[in-house]
Amino acid sequence: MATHCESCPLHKSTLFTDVSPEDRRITQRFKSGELMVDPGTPVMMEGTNAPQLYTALRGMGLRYTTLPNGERQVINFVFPGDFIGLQAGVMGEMSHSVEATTAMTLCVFDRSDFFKFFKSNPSRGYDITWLAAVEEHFLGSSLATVGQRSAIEAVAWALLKLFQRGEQLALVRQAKMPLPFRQQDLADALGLSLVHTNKTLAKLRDRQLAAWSNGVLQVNDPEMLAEVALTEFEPLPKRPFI
Amino acid sequence: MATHCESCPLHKSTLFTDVSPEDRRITQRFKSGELMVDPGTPVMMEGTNAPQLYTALRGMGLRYTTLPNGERQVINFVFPGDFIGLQAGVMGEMSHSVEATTAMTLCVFDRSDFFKFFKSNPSRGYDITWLAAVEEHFLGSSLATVGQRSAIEAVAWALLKLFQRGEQLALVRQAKMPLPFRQQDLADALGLSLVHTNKTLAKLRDRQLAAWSNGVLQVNDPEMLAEVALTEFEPLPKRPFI
DNA sequence: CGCGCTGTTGACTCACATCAAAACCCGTGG
DNA sequence: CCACGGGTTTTGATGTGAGTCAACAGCGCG
Repeated sequence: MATHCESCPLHKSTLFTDVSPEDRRITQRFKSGELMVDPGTPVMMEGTNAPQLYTALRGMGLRYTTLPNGERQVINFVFPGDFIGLQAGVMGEMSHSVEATTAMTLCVFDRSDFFKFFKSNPSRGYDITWLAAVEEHFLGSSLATVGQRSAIEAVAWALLKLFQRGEQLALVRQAKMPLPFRQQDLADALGLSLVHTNKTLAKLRDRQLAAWSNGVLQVNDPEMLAEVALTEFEPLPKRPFI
Repeated sequence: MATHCESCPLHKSTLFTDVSPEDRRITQRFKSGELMVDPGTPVMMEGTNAPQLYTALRGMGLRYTTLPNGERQVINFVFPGDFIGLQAGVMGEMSHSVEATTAMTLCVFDRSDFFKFFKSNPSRGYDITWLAAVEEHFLGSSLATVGQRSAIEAVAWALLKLFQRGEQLALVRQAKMPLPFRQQDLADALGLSLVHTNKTLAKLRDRQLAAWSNGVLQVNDPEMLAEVALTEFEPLPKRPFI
């Protein structure tokens, strides 16, 4: 096994709440391995019974669902520290797919151990619930974005959120962070057409609010961006991870 | 206390998984009371620190967020059995408001006991996580609806979901169920204008797919409605509740 | 009876979708 | 070194689904 929980690189990040050595040891016991995937690889498939759960260690990905007519809705962007497969854990079946955008390293857990893990260590179970609550919070805001914000507000909101995540993972240097997605991904996340998303990005670039090109996002003044996004700029709260 | 957990009316419903008498007793210990509210009463306020969590016992309500510009996004409709305040439970602060649409009865728990509840009974903690996963699933589909479905598809989808919930709670009789919301509420849930929602409802009525008026929803052929909604008609899985 | 709230309908407008083509970027292979 | 091809981004022209505006109808209630 390449990475040991007790020396997990994520623990160093300021994003996460502290996890005690004891908890790490317990987590270690349930870790069944590590998975490395190439860009473009599907990690979980909507509607299938996933035998394994993951925590993203390195790399980025996408969660999405596909409608019968072929339209794709991007649910969320996957960053290091994200827990993948909660639904598979409790309900047995995923309601969305997960795909690696860059090369990714994932921490693997067996679904069959999930309940045991929960019982044997309630405080880690509590952490999982915490993560679920954070996700619920995020999905609620996303819904508000797609439903109520105009194109420019929506794009500004999305870039701000992505930038905030980057900040907490210490990916930001000189107001820049890597953001290796396609414009199509953002368009599918916001329910906009690719063309309109592109034009809206250009508008934000012209206005000096946010520049995203060649896989790099630059935001000089998050406060101003937040204003356009109809939201407040405030750092994300710490959260636990598994 | 009006209702005792061990004789909780929800246990009779086919919607829910069985909860053992033992578990009910434990739940009872953490129940701190019962709350009855009138129509229109706010139950939780976005951004505030809620000292209490609830499970809806009777009546219906709405979850929603409000943007700085005044637009409202309805996140979900609240039905009996729904758990309210998970976010307040773990993060201390709600990200959306909850309001009673009809008169409601709510089962009250103290937030201060939440963690203790979790630790003292991991299997109930597991149930809470389950509920969170179900909610996450639902929010994902909602996002897909608002982002990708056309107006008629979206309205059909929403009415179908509401109807399914009604079925499981045994609210449906002769293809009819009570649905005491305003068209504005549905519009705000789907990110559509009130006027367009109204016209779309009329279209569904004309096509004999779904009729919603005077607070009563009638669906004669859910399969056909599902077809318009770009989804499959399948009964909702059982889920636990608190 | 009059007021406030919700639902309904028609006329007009616009933000965003769709269509189409070109530019760019980069890896491959001749 | 350059030609080629697929994926992505960019730009312009045109179309339309849904928003906005406005007026009215129905209904419950004081």
